[in-house]
Amino acid sequence: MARRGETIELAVLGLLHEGPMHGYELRKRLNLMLGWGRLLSYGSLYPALKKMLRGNLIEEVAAPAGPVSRRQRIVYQVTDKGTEEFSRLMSEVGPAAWEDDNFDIRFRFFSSTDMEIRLRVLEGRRSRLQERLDRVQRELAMTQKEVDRYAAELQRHGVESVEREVRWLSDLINAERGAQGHSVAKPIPPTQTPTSPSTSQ
Amino acid sequence: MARRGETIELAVLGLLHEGPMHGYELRKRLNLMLGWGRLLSYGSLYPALKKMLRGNLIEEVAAPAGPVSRRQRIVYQVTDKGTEEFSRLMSEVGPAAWEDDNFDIRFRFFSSTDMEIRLRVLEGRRSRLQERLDRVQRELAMTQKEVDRYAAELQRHGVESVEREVRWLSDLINAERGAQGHSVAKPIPPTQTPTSPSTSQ
DNA sequence: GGCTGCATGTAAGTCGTTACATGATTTA
DNA sequence: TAAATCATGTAACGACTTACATGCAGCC
Repeated sequence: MARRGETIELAVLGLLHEGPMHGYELRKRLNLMLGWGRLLSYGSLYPALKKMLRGNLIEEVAAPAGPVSRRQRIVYQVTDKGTEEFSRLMSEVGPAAWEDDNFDIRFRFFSSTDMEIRLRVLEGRRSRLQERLDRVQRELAMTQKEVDRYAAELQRHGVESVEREVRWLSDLINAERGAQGHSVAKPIPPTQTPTSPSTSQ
Repeated sequence: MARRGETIELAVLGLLHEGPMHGYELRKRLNLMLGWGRLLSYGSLYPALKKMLRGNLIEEVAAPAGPVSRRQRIVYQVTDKGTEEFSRLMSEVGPAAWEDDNFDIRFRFFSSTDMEIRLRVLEGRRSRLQERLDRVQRELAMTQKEVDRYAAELQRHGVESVEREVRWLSDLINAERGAQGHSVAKPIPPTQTPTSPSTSQ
């Protein structure tokens, strides 16, 4: 996973750009976005917030809006330095940016960057997946002799999933390219129903 | 990720049941199977092998087959105790078993267990994914007011991917159920082309 | 003769989880 | 008033990665 520390920082900065928030709330949102699996623990989040406070990336909000409900809680907001750092991190389009978690976070905050960056991240991600696919299929061809049926099925399913993801990325890339001109708005055509009505348990 | 240590142990034991191997080879295969992302490093594998040696789960093979090419390498094979441990781990059908990596490994070695276990793992995995889906969609309904287009697209794609996986699991479960009688063979109907011809970069 | 790939290992450090500890507030 | 949830934090621990160190073997 490498360097999720930076991932958390980026995510926190991004969320706080959507409005001041306290730690508990941040954790909930964080788990919702990178939540397709592991949960982020307090033991991770709070130290990270402390660190960001020390680095002046975020600061505590003076007066909490409501005069009632004076619960013990610390609301944070980004500082100017934090905004700078956020932009810097978002424009870092190296290999680290196409890693699973890092990619998701960047994508989530794509509205905050311009099209050039978006395209580079999207394309980088796509070629990384493509490489994975090629590598696996190459090695698969070598080993394929006596394959276990379950092993084979797992491979098949894995390859298929990645292929779908590649197509998804290609669609997004085309959408970005098609939106030439306005470099920060409406890049995504309605791909499907906004609220999927399936998942009837 | 929690407890990948056990995952590695299980994977190594499983692979060694398919024949003796040395560390380097193990790593290659391991990366191929759980390789949809992070690579397992030597700093992880070798200490794990040492630990398994100490625990008498595996042992060094005396004479390497070929009389030529006497390269420095240590070939391992499972002991009886290792086989026992492998069976034990494979029949552990708790929440840990439906975690991403753990599930993949177990599935990969499904041929080594009986149908009862397979079904429990498959069903556990499915209901875990279902829960994730429900939780996200419930919370999504609450937050959905002013959603960022990219954030929305990410959610949509995520939900769709998990839904596909649920369908995949359901198919597998039906296949297992349909194969009543022979509890260890031919559970999977040919779902598609064995070697997918796509992926023309 | 040098580069690349095979092969094994260790040490240090990072990152994050688990478990613990505490307490306020809302709801049944 | 008890239980659930909100809310913040720390200490200990574990797992894995990075970087380092070493050396053989095959190929150009």
